[in-house]
Amino acid sequence: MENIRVAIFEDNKHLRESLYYLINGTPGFSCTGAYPDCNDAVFQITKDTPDVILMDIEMPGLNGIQGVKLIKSKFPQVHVLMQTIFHDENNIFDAICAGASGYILKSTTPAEYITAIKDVYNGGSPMTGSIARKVLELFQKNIQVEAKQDYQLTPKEKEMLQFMVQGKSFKMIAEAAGISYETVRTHMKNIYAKLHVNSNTEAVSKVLKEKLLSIFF
Amino acid sequence: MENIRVAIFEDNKHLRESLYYLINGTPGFSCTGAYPDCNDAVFQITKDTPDVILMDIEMPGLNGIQGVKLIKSKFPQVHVLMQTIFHDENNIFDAICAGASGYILKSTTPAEYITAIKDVYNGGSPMTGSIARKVLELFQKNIQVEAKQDYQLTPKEKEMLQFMVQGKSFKMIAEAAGISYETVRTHMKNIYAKLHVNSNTEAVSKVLKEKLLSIFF
DNA sequence: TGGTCGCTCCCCCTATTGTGGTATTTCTTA
DNA sequence: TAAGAAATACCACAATAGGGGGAGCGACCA
Repeated sequence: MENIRVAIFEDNKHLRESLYYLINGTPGFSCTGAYPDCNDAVFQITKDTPDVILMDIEMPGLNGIQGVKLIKSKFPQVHVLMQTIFHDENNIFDAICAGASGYILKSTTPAEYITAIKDVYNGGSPMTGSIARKVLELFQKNIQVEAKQDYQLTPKEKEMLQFMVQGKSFKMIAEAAGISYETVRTHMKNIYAKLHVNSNTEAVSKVLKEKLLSIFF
Repeated sequence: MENIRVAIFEDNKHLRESLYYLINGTPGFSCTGAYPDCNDAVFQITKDTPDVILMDIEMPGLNGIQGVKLIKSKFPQVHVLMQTIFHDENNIFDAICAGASGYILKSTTPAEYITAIKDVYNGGSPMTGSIARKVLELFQKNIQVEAKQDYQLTPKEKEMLQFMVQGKSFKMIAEAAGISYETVRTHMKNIYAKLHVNSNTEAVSKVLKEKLLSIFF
């Protein structure tokens, strides 16, 4: 079985040591280091080469958010699992922007801690239901900038636009979509009519400004 | 103990019935209805008054995404838990935008189904780790406001780009800027070289995605 | 005072797009 | 079963954009 290497950054001595023993006491896990702050994080991570980092959000010196930012900029492959006692919305937002891979509460049970670490290691993003809800709310708030008008674009037409905003020519789109050049042109004509534009730049501009497509960017 | 009322929209008969019996067989839960599509969702929900809706994403007729949108617009207080076999990125995004409160995979165990329903009912947003990761990635992708590269565009070049994103042709730009058509072309050539693109759509796309022209935002 | 930069303008030729058609197939639905 | 929507494909001609040049003029700067 693989061994998952975990580093801990947590200012509360009691919790830090508990986590240390929990991780080292679980088969398949080893704790490469447990630190009260992340002021020397770069050095420590270089030395320890952890796979996963457990990061407290409230810490003296560099706080957890700054810590994640620093760590992800130097070690993008490391997964950082944030832990907090709060549900604070701004912190969640900042942590996500900083590159955290998961977000759990300190009230989490030991077994769940281990599951969460394993999950992060395997490319998941564990988070409690209530935190996930906040993330979704942030997302929904951020997206619905304006009630986007419905131009009744068909799925194929949206696909064409997707390629268009990638800067592809009709010829390239035809190849990418596996249809003929002339069909691409037909779709574009229909799109122009629906969007009330008459050039590809206008279409791309409209699509990007009005966020007509899901995240293709 | 409270009773959580659950409605099911799922086209697969076998799964639909399994879920029906699972929910009705669990103390504290009752299934108010199990339907193969959500074409009559509004009527059925009005009649059944469920607290939580289990919604399949792939369905004939109105699909799950459209279903959520419809349901949340009429019954904003109802929590919708999406279930899918896929990890499709666009679907996840669309479901979130449509107002889904959670997103689980069909491979979920019965016990986890029940936990997820309870979680949604209590204001959480259960989702599997891998789906949560996708949500975070979408979020992070959407944010990156900063880190904008400096392409060393001259003021005149920026002006050209402004007209470009308005969908103007070279000819129209020439007129608007009071310079000749050929000069516009020269500027565009220089812009393309600086942005490393080779078409107007690519340039517009790059400008809007990287928010190179702050004036618009 | 020569060099670089930004802005201006022009030519030639090719490639790509825009516009107007027509037409077949498949699938859904009234 | 007929109507409609969606996707497919083709043709012809005009318009626009892209790539390669060259070149003049004023400003600024070492």
